[in-house]
Amino acid sequence: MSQRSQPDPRVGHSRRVICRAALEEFAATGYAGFRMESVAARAGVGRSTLYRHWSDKAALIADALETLNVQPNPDRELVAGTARQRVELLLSHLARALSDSPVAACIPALIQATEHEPAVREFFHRYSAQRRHRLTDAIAAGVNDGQFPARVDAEAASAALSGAVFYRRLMTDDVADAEFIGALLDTVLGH
Amino acid sequence: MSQRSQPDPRVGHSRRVICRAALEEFAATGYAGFRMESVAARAGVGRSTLYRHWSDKAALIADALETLNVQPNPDRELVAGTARQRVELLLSHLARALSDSPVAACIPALIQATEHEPAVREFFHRYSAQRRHRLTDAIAAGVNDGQFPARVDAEAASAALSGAVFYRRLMTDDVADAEFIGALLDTVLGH
Amino acid sequence: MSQRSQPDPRVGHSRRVICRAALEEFAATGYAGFRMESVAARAGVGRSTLYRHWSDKAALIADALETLNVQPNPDRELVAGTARQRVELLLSHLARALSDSPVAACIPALIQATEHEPAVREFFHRYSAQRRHRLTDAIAAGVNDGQFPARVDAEAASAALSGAVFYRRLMTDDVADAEFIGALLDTVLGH
Amino acid sequence: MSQRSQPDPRVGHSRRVICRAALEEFAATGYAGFRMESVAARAGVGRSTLYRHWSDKAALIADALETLNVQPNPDRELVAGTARQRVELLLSHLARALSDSPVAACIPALIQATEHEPAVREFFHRYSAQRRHRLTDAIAAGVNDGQFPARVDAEAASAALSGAVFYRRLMTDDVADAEFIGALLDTVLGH
DNA sequence: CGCTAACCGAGACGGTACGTCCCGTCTTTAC
DNA sequence: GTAAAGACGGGACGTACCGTCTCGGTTAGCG
Repeated sequence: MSQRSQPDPRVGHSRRVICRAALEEFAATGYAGFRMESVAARAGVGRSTLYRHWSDKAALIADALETLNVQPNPDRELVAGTARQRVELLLSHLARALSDSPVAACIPALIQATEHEPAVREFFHRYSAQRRHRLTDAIAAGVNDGQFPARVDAEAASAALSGAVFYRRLMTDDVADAEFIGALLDTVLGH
Repeated sequence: MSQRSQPDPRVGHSRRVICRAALEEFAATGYAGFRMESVAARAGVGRSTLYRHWSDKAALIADALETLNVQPNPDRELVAGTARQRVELLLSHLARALSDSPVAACIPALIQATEHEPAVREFFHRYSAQRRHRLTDAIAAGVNDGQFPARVDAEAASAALSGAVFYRRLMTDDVADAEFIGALLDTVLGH
Repeated sequence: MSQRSQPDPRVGHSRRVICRAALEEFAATGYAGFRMESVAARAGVGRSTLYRHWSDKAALIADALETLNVQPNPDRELVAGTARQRVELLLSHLARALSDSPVAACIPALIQATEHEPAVREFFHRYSAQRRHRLTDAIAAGVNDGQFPARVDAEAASAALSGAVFYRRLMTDDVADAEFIGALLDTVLGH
Repeated sequence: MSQRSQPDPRVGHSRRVICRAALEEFAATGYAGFRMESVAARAGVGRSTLYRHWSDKAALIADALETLNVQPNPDRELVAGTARQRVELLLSHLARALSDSPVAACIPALIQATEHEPAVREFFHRYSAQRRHRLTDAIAAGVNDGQFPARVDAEAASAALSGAVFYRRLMTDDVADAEFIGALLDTVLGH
């Protein structure tokens, strides 16, 4: 447990500010436009410091994205309300995350990087699975206690609902607003 | 109707082989890894010929993608069968396109490029809309003649179905096989 | 003797206007800056016409320079006057040619090209020899009839006089004016 | 005296080897054929290193030529001997420099570049002036102490002598050998 | 007077060098 | 002893010309 030598506090600080800067850069310019020099400038750090902590561009990006995967909200409030309310809340969260959050701007870049960067794929699919499982669980609970019709397959439904929100975000110029989510829930989970 | 002045036949040939090569390159390496030199080599063409016809990398990619947007199959067979069969056919086509076609490998790159390249976005959203509308129409017809339940909103349902197939392709390691599509149809369009 | 077919007058015209344009270009930009495209534009001619008549840039330049080598003035007037006047006239001509004539601007380019283009060297040395021989003859005549001192070697003197004028033109910022030529003649040919 | 901040020793080394390589290239191919890539290869250096230190081809050439302008020999031996011996020595040096030295091969290229490159002109005229002044001084001294005839104008004579040697080198196929220099001295400086 | 052959312009093509930008490595100096 | 500064080799970019080529359209001069 005991470290041979106290880790230099500057190292931790560097890594933090650089990761933050890397995410900004990733969101701003995507994988193609990502410049190490820009990251260093954003972080107010020398370019060589980047390479001291990460072997190359791909490693920095992958590591920076990993820091996104902190899910501080266990959504305890979800225990209350109807099954539909819980699902609606989860979907709204997703829709909002795809519009606002720092993650949002990274999603398209992530999808692209996923194709050629195994480390990114592993992260992104794991990240998606976490989100999706909470939705699947909520749906399954609703089916079990009869709030949702029996025809509903929880897996298929959560893919359909999540997919629809992603679809709106990525393949259309429209946004997934409350109205859209309402129609979606009626269609997929309605009686 | 009258051709102003016979265009040089070499131009047409060059543009064709280069577009083909550009799509291969785009699919193989994505937007970030796309190298003009590789395209020229794939096409068996001088590098300068690329710049003679397109001002830069972005213009070539956008134009090459445009050539994807040829939809030769009017899907005449869709007139027969039940509404569910027609929808299932469309979804299967989509799932297959996302696995096999030359388009498939471009989709992640397209999604990424869509964020920063207006020309790519315009193309990709238009392309998606064409696909989606055929699905929406099929669903709406099924709702109208009572084959699908009245709760189904055609727009929401087509986003849910298309989205689910995309979701499987992009955010998971699973594939959208027939079984998945069956469960999906039961859930979204079932009685 | 009889030509198979009358030479096309267009060819002669093209060659003439192109040579003229090539000389302008050569004088204006030198060997390094010489652009075939500029020559074609100056001549109001298609770029391919240049290559139809000359194999490449070097051939065109060499040929165009050759057209400079027309010496229409047999300088008959030189028979009159003293030997010194005749030499002074020849030197003044040279000095003026190095300032004004179309040749003038080509000289530095010629000197450079001479190093690597045998065809240019052959032309330039022949051209220089013609000029020099007339000067040498005038000096030798002056030595023979006692107008110039016996110490004067006609060859050396003509190289010294011509060389001095070239030297002024090429290696200094001064010009070879009448005063300079006077001092030169006093020094080299004076008693 | 105090060095502001120790310069990186690699910079000095790079500049040196590159200048050396540039002179070789300039002498070998002249201004027109000068290739940055060849210089980099000769110097065993990356192409980008050239552009890191000089903005472009012209700047590198001008700077490299400047390094030629080191005149290590104060010619102390010139104090001894007759005026004619001193002048003969200077002329022989010039003739030899125009045949052998690294400078020699650059002269034609310099003359050409002088026409269009102010930086090169400034250097070349300054360089020539230095050489010429030493000759002028030696001649003037000879005239003053009566070793050379009074008709000799030192300026004109030095231009005539230097010019003759250049003339032989540039405008003829002959070389300025000892015999030629002897005849030249007899003619220009003889009694 | 009309045919045919040549010349011509326009410009696509494969190349090559340019000068720029960025990568990932490295060395040097300063704090 | 770590970090900044930045030189270095490498490689892709987009530009500018080169010399070759393939096109039609015009034009000269012979039949």
